[in-house]
Amino acid sequence: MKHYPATFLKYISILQRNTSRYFDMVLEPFGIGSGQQFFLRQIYENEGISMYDLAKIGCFDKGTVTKAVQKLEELGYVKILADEKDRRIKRLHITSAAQQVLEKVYQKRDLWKNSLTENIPPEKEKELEQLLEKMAQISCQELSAVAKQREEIHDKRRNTQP
Amino acid sequence: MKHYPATFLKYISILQRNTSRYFDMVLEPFGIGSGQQFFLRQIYENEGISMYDLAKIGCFDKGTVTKAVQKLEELGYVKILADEKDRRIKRLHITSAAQQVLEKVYQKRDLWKNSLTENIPPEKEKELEQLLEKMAQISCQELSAVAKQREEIHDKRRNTQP
DNA sequence: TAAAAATAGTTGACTTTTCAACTATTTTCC
DNA sequence: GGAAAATAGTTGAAAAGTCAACTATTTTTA
Repeated sequence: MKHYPATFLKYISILQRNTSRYFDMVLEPFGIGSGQQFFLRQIYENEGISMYDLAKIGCFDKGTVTKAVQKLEELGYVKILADEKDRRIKRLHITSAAQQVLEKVYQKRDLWKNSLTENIPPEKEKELEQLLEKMAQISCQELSAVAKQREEIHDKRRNTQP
Repeated sequence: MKHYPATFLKYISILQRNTSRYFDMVLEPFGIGSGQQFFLRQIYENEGISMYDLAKIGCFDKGTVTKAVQKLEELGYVKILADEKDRRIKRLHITSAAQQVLEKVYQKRDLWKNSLTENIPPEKEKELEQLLEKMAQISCQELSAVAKQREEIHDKRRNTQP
């Protein structure tokens, strides 16, 4: 077998796992973990956002959103209100109890990000961010394509082997 | 509260989650998922590597390594042999049954990586990879520092409140 | 050399995330 | 208007990863 060079995917994996661990450690005093901080920030920045849109923004499964938001509600950081026009939709709101936590979340996130980019010049960082954004976007499209292909194969099997 | 701009951390999160989902889909026929592909490749590229070194290479918890390797052994893709000089150490070896899977793992990994970087010029990609490598390295150091600090606080509490 | 500390690995409980199947509501279209 | 399809969200099972406490060796050190 030939020689296979490493790819940047390994570093993405390490960065993501360590970022989660970091948030788990520093947010522990507030009863939340890495799994809630993103959603808390998004609800704060988009008052009244729906669960569906929350999932779309972060390319999350809708089940993930339901569970994260349930936890935030139990802790009293988020209020869930049904949309009056379309009662399928649930709209999310930050409570006053969440203000403290939000400050901490942003503060710790910025500390972490600044540690990582300490020695990167601003224009390089900007470039990096744009490349990552583009790749993240492609990954969502690509994944949908692969999933769709798989689904079609499953359907075909179901039709030919009933 | 002031306005808080987004960071690249969000894109890292999306990229990592979608990469895992992709590997889960394409490796399903071989009985393995995203959680084993990295370890399978590393054992192939470092015949006889120990679990400890495997953890260090990918900045994984040692418990993660134990479980991933156990699964690979159950599937017959990896052999675990105790080191003769130091019997704490377990050395890992690829079996012939794993050759097929390894081909597929590398092939699918490269397809995925190429989709993501399609429109990035090679020198930009090289630069991106170096930045990510550096940041991943910092994240490991930084995390150790935060963990150590936390431990000291816990120890202090234990000593003053017995 | 014996006790203490360090090292390698395992285990069980827990969190986060996903998938697939489900309910409930709204929209489409015959 | 009503059946069918689409949309929004929920749920339970499963995977991956982590932590903390554990066992079994090996190394350090007093």
